[in-house]
Amino acid sequence: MIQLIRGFKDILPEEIMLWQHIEIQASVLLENFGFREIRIPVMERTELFARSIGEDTDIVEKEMYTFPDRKGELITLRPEATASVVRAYIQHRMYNPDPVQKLYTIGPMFRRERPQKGRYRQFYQIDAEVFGVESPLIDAQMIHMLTTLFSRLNITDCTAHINSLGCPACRPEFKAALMQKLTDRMDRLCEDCQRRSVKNPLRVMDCKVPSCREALTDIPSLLNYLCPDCKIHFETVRSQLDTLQVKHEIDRHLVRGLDYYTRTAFEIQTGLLGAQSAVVGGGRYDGLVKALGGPDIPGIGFAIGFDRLAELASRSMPGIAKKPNLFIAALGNAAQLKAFEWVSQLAVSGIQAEMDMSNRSLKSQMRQADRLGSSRVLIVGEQELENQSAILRDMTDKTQISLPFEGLVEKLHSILNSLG
RNA sequence: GUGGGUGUAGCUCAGUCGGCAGAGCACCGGGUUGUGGCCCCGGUUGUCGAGGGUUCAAUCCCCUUCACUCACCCCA
Repeated sequence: MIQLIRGFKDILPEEIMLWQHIEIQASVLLENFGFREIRIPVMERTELFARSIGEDTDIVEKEMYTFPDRKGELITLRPEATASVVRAYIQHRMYNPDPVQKLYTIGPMFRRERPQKGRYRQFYQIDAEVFGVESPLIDAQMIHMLTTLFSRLNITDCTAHINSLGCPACRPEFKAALMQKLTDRMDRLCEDCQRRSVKNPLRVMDCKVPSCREALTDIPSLLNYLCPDCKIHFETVRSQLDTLQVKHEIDRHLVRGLDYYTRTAFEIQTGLLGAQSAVVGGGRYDGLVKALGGPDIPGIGFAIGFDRLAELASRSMPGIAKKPNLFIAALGNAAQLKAFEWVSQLAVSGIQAEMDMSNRSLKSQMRQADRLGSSRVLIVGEQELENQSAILRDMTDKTQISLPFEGLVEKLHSILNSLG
């Protein structure tokens, strides 16, 4: 048997109802907030990701599906969506005439990591980006939008964490101070942190190894190093979250892995997904559009882990199944042909009807109807053919009425529609 | 990339200290020659994850490999 690729998965029909539900809730909400959908390709030139995500990140260094196409050009299966959305924004000059654009997209991403709970090599994200808004109000609005989505999906046990990463004006100073501490304490840091100290010192702050945390209890807080502009920005985000009554925590350890983030960084975290605590990650990236060759326009965005969100949502919303409106049980060939006709006509008119095509006993057809959850069964056999009228059984209260063949489909249509 | 756990029927899992492969659920049929759920009776289902080795004999022991799973790393 040929099995699917490691870390990939099928989303089966039983799960799809939930996925569609989430997708609808998310897109309705996003559109109410002024976002428009954009669809972008799943592959891009490798260079796009290398330049936007950062050469030294784990994603670019070892997690991307990169290969040469037939002409030898390096292309990559997208590991995230932001880079592509920014590319599209620039390429189609969407900033002209109005730099403000709110875009969202839903689709699969690919990273070649070792799979585990809540982590797949092909996974789905709901991604939203806002370009051209420098105001911190948009930061607060996006976080508010997310918590609203979560509550609409009946997801609790999640917390919004926020932090500020500063900007090119103030981060270097902080980085220098941090490096100083790290160098002093190098011998007390774990191996990973020693490596990180050089490559990406900010990441040392969210190390979970107890000895590292202990060694660094007195590291400087980035929040104390923020320049006046960043400080005001962050405080406005906080106060507006309070205004909107969005519960959130300041998390000084929150550092996003991708190079392009500036100022506000946020995550929505849960304790219900094993080691994968982040369900949403996002933040501001004021320099990215310019870095990718566009005008100097600020941006902010987030990515929701769809698989993780679905996992959480399924706990409060188990098993939504689609049931047929009607099952037609037919006995004998002539009756079966009648049923066949009716099923097709009903389907065309918007009613989901089911039938058995293998000419089984009435008992087994009734059993099948029951299993499918059909609330009504139309029975047609030799007697009914003689009388030219079929029996409609209500499976809940077991009552049966007789319906003449003449005008049957119309009649069923009105009966079943009035049931809702 | 590193480490732990698990692979037996469609599903959940027993089992054999090496000797013909099991249960529950599900499915199919019957009890009711044309009426579902509950009940009763009967039936189908397996390369015992794959390959190799040891053995008279391997699902069981050994090696290899693949997959799943959890954790580290990292992230959604």
